[in-house]
Amino acid sequence: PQEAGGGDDDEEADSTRAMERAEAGAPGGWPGALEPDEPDDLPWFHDELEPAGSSSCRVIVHVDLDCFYAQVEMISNPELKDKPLGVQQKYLVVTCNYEARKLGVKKLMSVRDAKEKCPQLVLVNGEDLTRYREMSYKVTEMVEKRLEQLQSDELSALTVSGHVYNNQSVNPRDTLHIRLLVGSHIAAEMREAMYQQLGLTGCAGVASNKLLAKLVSGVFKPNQQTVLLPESSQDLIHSLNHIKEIPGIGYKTAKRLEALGISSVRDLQTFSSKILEKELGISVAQRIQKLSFGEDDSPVTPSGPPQSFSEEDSFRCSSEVEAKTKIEELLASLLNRVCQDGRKPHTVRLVIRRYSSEKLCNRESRQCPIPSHIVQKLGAGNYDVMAPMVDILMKLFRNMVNVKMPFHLTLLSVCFCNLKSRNTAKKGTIDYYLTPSLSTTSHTGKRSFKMKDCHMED
DNA sequence: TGGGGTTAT
DNA sequence: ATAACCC
Repeated sequence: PQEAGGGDDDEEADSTRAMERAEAGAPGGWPGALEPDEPDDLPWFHDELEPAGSSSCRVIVHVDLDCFYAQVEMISNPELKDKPLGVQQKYLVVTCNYEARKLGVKKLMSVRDAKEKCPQLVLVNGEDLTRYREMSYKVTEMVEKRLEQLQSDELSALTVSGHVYNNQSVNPRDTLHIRLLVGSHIAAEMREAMYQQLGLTGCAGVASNKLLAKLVSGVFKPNQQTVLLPESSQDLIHSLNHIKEIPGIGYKTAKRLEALGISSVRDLQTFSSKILEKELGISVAQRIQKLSFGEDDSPVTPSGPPQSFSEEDSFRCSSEVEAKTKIEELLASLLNRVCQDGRKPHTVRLVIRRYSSEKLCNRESRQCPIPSHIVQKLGAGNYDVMAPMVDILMKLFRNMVNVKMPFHLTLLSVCFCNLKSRNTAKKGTIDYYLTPSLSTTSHTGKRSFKMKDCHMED
């Protein structure tokens, strides 16, 4: 029974995304595709048959933590463990544990609907992401260590760990099958380490590319894993009920495809490549049509430390004073975070959302370089940075909002980006983001930094 | 929808 | 700076 689909159920720690982050790397164009009198519209890819053992044959392990925020909350307070638990941000239950799911609570349900469905639901506030971030860094650290220690000699090869998609039988003489089985043992080891060392459960999917690994990871849901053998790829991809369930096809693209009469995976597979390229551009068209066949050659790329830090809050704001107060609040938290990271931001950005008639995704932003004299103070105990930074941010604010006219905002966000490393340490290496300043191994548990603590590191 | 994050144009 | 994508 493969009722995969259902889709993006679980939250992942930021760090686990390193394993599945898509990196386009799309080749420029394919000469043949441009030929005007090319009669056939058959997809030109499909080339995937290659001698087994060829270097382009990959085994991808995709790990996906179960309801991550809810798990962190249950670890913080074990009394919540056997109760239906929801994590609340504003009036939304952004995620919930599996007890709550059994009782009908869904992700991103309003608190009202959730309480109606499940009156016993326990809610915790999850607007402060600090503890989730801390756990996420621990996950990253652990995965990096495990990857270095991986030894294939221990991994017994002829058995599978976990489920096989479709219950397909393994052919022990098929090299691809065997390699995927080894992958299933690596996945099991990762999940075991995750549980033993951090107390976190999760799912894993093992397949020949990132798309398939991610899709198959969700087939058996909490705390289980599944391997996909190549012969079942088409079954997996066709188990999706709609193209929007394909990672890489988001809201907008799905709408555009629907306007072309494309709604099922097979619709997309059989649609004219040329027309698709005219509608969406060659890059997107070729990529998503390949995805519809379960083909994805995007590489696994290490994500490294984050490239930006931001703090946001949604709330009603209709005066400059309210805005300034909120900006100070957001900025104070950000300075703490940036301080612990060890790198320095060279750009600051202010983001707003206007009330208006709820256009989806209506955010506007203004950004500017951070003056170098302020950047310098950021590293070594940032005194006096608050006032000038607020000043800059208020200028950005007035650049977007005419404060002489009435206005109504529903969100403010401050973002630090363009991060440059202050320490000269080993640039792309693992040590780089496992430096003491980033380490989350503090045994004191909750550690709240004040700004004056910042010059204590190094 | 929340509080984040990334890449492409 | 915006728009698309991801969780």
